[in-house]
Amino acid sequence: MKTINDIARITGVSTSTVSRVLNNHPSVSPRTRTKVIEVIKKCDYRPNAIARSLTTKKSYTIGMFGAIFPETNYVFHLNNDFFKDIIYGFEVVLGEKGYDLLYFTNVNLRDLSFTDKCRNRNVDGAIFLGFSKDTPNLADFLKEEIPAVFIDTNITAKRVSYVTSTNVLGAGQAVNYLYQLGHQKIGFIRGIKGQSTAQERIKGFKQALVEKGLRYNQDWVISGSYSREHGYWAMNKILENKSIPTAIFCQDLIAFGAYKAVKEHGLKIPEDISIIGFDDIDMCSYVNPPLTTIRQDRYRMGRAVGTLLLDIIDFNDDISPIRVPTEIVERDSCRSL
Amino acid sequence: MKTINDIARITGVSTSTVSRVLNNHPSVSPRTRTKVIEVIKKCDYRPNAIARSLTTKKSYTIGMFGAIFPETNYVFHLNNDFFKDIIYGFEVVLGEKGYDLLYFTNVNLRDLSFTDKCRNRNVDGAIFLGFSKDTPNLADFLKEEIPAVFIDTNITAKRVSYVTSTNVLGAGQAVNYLYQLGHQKIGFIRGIKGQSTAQERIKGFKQALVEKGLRYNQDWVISGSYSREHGYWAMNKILENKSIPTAIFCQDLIAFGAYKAVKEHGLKIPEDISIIGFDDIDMCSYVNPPLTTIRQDRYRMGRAVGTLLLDIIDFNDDISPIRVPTEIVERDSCRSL
DNA sequence: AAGATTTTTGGGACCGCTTCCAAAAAAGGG
DNA sequence: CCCTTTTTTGGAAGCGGTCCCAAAAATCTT
Repeated sequence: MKTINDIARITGVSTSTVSRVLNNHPSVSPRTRTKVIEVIKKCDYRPNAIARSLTTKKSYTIGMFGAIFPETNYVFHLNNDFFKDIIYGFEVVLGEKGYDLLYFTNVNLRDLSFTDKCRNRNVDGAIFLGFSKDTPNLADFLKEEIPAVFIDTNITAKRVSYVTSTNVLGAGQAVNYLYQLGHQKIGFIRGIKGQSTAQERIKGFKQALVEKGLRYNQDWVISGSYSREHGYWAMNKILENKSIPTAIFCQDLIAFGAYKAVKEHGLKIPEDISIIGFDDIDMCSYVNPPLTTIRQDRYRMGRAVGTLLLDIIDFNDDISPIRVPTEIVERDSCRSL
Repeated sequence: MKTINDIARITGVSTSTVSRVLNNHPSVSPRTRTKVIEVIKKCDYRPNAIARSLTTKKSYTIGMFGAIFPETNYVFHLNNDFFKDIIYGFEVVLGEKGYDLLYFTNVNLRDLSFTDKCRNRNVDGAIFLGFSKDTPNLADFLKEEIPAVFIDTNITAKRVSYVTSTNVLGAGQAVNYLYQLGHQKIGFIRGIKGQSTAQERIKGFKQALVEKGLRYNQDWVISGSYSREHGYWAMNKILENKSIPTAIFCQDLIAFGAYKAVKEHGLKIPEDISIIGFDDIDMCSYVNPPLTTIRQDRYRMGRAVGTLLLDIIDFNDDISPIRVPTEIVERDSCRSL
């Protein structure tokens, strides 16, 4: 493996000069420049990114943290269905600018210093996937002013911003859609309290209900974690009431669990009960009936994460959060009354 | 940010000594050791991984390359459904040993030097997700003797090995299962030629046919790319024949496309035609009818990748490939004749 | 053509850490 | 108690780059 010194020696110039042509510094004569470039090409030399970043403090890597949920100690990994398209989005944007992605493994609640991890590796920025606001050590991290973007956590600080969907509006879209179909009795299986997305959606849900003059029925609103199993459980709970809603709003994965509960109760979707989801994960078009849902444009969210982070890094500035609009995707799980 | 020199100064010892306690070198007296450790704790100091790896040539990072298919110029990204569980597998194994994962973005066919990327970043090893054997520059990379593990590409070289499923056996399992159900006329929608997995499966398919004394009917075997659309197209092709098979073997995603074609022909699964998949992706249990399939244990494959790579790194040795067994997952898409 | 100015180049410190080698301190031996 | 051996420590070079500063070369003035 050749180093910058080898190139200098071979060309017959100093390392400084080679460094200059490497960095497109203007003050180097055209003749020497071409000479050096030739040698670089011939030797197939590439500067060592590690050595470079030691002095420049710039590493062209972005750190990624997968979320941890304190309640369940559940850790999000790269295999998460919801995040994968988001990751793809910023992978593209950041990749274009020459950044590689460093995924921090083995993050856990005990020995978790985001700051250390970032400083250690000299990352230029960090991305936090779905952390809850009160994660330990997060407050310390924010003080460091390391450029960072959070996904689905409405945290801002110096050089820290976030990207999320228009959750309030999105929940409103769901209610409005159902209302237009003639539904008046609408239930909601909501997310866990800790997450800002869940809070926003319940807010949007309630607002829309008020707007349409519909009643908020406590019995039809269940909260809990994001899983198919929980959806099954929650839907059963709702169906146990004497009076049941004609439509349910919930996240997609929850909906799939709800499907099962509904079927087990001998009811049919959408004939007996309509269900509208939130997210639009791949599965939606595979299930029976295909799920009508409020789509989060995850790829676009990912791109937003990338551009936001680049802005923060390049301009060293506070950048306001980005909220990506949702849209309704009509399939076959809702019927008009 | 404190450096090793700060710690040395504060403690009143030399940097060498601090370095020694950092690396658990034996030749440092208990007294100084505790003194140094105290200061390190008090200052919340952590050695800079970048600087460290500059001298040690060890970075505790593993590089990941997402595959490129020359035919289609299609690039695999982190959002790939098949690889996500594999990634999770090695994420866990490698994370335990303190490695972080560096995902190389922006890999493309033109300017693609795996070697450069690895050398630049000083990675300790590399993982290749689903590359075809004749990818440009791959041959050069192999000469470098950088520890690497390929997934689903049967390449070996010095310090290079691979992990894949027992594809030959797996295809056999599918045929045997169908045979036991009474099927004699079995079709196969196979993968693209370039990939070793596809070759292995066709081999297993043919072998099993021979074993059972079944006929290999050219009209029922279609090859092509791995997508739902292609499955739809291929199944239509098969159904155009005067004589159609009673069962089809293909990858899951292909199967979902085939489902559509079968339905459009007014046929029912499994009443009129049985379908057995390969992979067992999440979708299988969501589709209607749920897909019987040959399961690839992707998490286990991922773990195998991790342990294999660690072995290569630690022992600097050639390690033989790992083939992870497949198993049949019975659902409702095959019926007995 | 000599002096002033500008452009191009080289020397060397430095980034934060490891590691070899030699010096200093402690321990052992007679 | 002095000399030898062993343990502990510090100094300094080096990893592969960047970049400041001053020296050298080229260009411009008059």
